[in-house]
Amino acid sequence: MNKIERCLNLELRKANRVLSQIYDSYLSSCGLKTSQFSILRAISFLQKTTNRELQDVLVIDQTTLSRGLKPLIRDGYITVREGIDRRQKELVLSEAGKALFSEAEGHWDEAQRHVQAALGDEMKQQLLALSKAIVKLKAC
Amino acid sequence: MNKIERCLNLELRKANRVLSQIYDSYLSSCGLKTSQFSILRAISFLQKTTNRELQDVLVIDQTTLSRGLKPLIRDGYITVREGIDRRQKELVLSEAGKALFSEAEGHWDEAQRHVQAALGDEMKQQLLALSKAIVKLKAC
DNA sequence: TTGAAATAAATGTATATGCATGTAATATTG
DNA sequence: CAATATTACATGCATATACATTTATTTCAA
Repeated sequence: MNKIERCLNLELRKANRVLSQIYDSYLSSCGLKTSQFSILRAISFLQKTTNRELQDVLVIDQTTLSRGLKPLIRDGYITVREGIDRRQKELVLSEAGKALFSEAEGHWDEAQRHVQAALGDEMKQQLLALSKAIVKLKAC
Repeated sequence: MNKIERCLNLELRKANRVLSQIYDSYLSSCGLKTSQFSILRAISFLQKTTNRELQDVLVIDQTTLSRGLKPLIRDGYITVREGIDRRQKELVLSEAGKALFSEAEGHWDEAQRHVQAALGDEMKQQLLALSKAIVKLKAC
């Protein structure tokens, strides 16, 4: 019965791959990946933001975010304006971006409810609490 | 108090990014990423395996794994042999691979213990159980 | 047996990820 | 005020991720 010790990181990565693929499958009909949806959702909520602010909200590296924004800007879903601080770039959803997000939100909601139903409420709460705890380990 | 509903996928992705960076920081001294370490560890445990078998163990897409193996093969840590079934390729650790894994295992263990201590035993068990439950949702 | 179906792995394409570094603009300090 | 430090964002590089497709091989069924 000498089972190998499970790597916490590998287990989480496996779960992450599976969960992302589930959400991706729900979002694929409107041509979005979950990462992109998360960006649109954050901007929609914040109304107006910057790369810098999104880094904190999405807990993502600046360079990763910078590249993740590119296809959304390229395809006209996010509009970039120069900020008061000219180092910054203000990000807002374009009309096309709002429309796309509106459409995608319904699919996201389906995915969210599917996963919630499958996991049950207790595990859902555990996922949220656990993720929060792990994020707090950042830069320790 | 009308907080936005948290996306389970985004929360897990954020946690995954943070946790992977922690493990990566421990492994960086021997030039490995956690994904690569996971591959070496799986092969070390299985002694001899194939791409196909690793897909199940690591819960990873065939094409992702195929590319993940490349640098490890290129750098001589994994040896590839033709299987009895000539569609398959047998994978084993080379001597250099065994040595590298042996070195990396110590760093992994430090990371694992660091995270365990930070999360506590209850959350550790929750992480394992929750990840298992999510992986079971695969292809639903 | 042979032709279709299934299986194992690789490749094309596109995004995701983050470290090291570069560039420009703002803030701080001597 | 000028030199320096800090901040915001982008880019070079390498790997991570997976869908669609291709190639080679094996299995299965007519």
